[in-house]
Amino acid sequence: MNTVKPLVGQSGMDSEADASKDRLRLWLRILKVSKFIESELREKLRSEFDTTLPRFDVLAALYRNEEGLKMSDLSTELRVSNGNVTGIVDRLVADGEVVRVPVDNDRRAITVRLTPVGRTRFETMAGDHEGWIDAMLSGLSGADSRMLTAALDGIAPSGRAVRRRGE
Amino acid sequence: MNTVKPLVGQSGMDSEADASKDRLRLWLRILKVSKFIESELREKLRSEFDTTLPRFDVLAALYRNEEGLKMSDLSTELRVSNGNVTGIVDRLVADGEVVRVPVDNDRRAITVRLTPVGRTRFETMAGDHEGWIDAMLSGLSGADSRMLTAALDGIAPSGRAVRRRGE
DNA sequence: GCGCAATATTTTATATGTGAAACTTTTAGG
DNA sequence: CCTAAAAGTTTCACATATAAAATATTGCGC
Repeated sequence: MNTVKPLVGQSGMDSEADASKDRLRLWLRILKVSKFIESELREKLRSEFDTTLPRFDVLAALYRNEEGLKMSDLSTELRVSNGNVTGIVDRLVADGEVVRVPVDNDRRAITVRLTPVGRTRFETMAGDHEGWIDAMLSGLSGADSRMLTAALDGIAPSGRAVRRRGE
Repeated sequence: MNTVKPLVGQSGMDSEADASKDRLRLWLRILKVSKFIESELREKLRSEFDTTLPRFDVLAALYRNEEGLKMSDLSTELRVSNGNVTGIVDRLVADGEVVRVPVDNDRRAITVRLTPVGRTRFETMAGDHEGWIDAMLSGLSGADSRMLTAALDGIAPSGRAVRRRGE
């Protein structure tokens, strides 16, 4: 794994080994920031709305897709396993925030949709949510944020690996 | 949800509302990158070393602290709850990678330490781990990485938010 | 139409994760 | 000393998370 580190000389150029360490450090930083923000969000959602981050994420995905999403679409969108979505949706159904609607012509599939209650509830939470993020990232200007967003683009598979009908 | 976006005019200046949206987008990007990398690491650790990310994280923390760490220190270092650490350490003990050592003068506390087997095993994994990260972040130069790391500094509480006696 | 791979979801087993309660031991105060 | 608070850990109830197996349904090739 480790190659011998060549002398870099006077230039500002790094060896590949240095770059590797820099990337590792970046990853650890990203992880730290991400864990911190997630943990704050969890705590806020719990204390102020008695809900959880995964449930909020499901509501957000359904809010963006008014016509509803199939279980498998939700799973892809949220990047969590299929079985996981089942449990989260079960609880949201029990809370009356979403409904399962059978899909015409395919009795295997189910569409999940927000109820009016779920929609209203999400809208309330979403406003606060944006405020919390804004406060946590207040050290960055809009321009900083856009620059960072652009720099991080292309790390994770960009578009979406969703197979659409007919592809 | 969507408010009418005001015309900003010729200047490059954003409104605060715009900046808020930019920060929200940045957070979503960070989350995406973070989830993607974590998921790749989990998969690699599972398929190549038959272990998990949390266990790897515990080994890493203990590797950095040769004299061992108390359960509560591990909990703080990894930013996970106390009870969670108990279960992970239980499994690492069962695997023979760490040991629990009583602390002199305080029978409440326990120090967790790497065994020689655990140390060797971690060193093997750590090399590959750095390589995986390096590959995933290969789109960024060393300079890019350092810039991003610096920009993300100060988002999460930098040092440690431990409540100290007398605060 | 039959057989069977592909698709969509749930179920199962197991591992993480949290917050709160329970337990043990230590420490502070009177 | 004795008591009560504090510290360190584990236990508990629960919610997420995964991978893999089980179930049900569809659609395709022949």
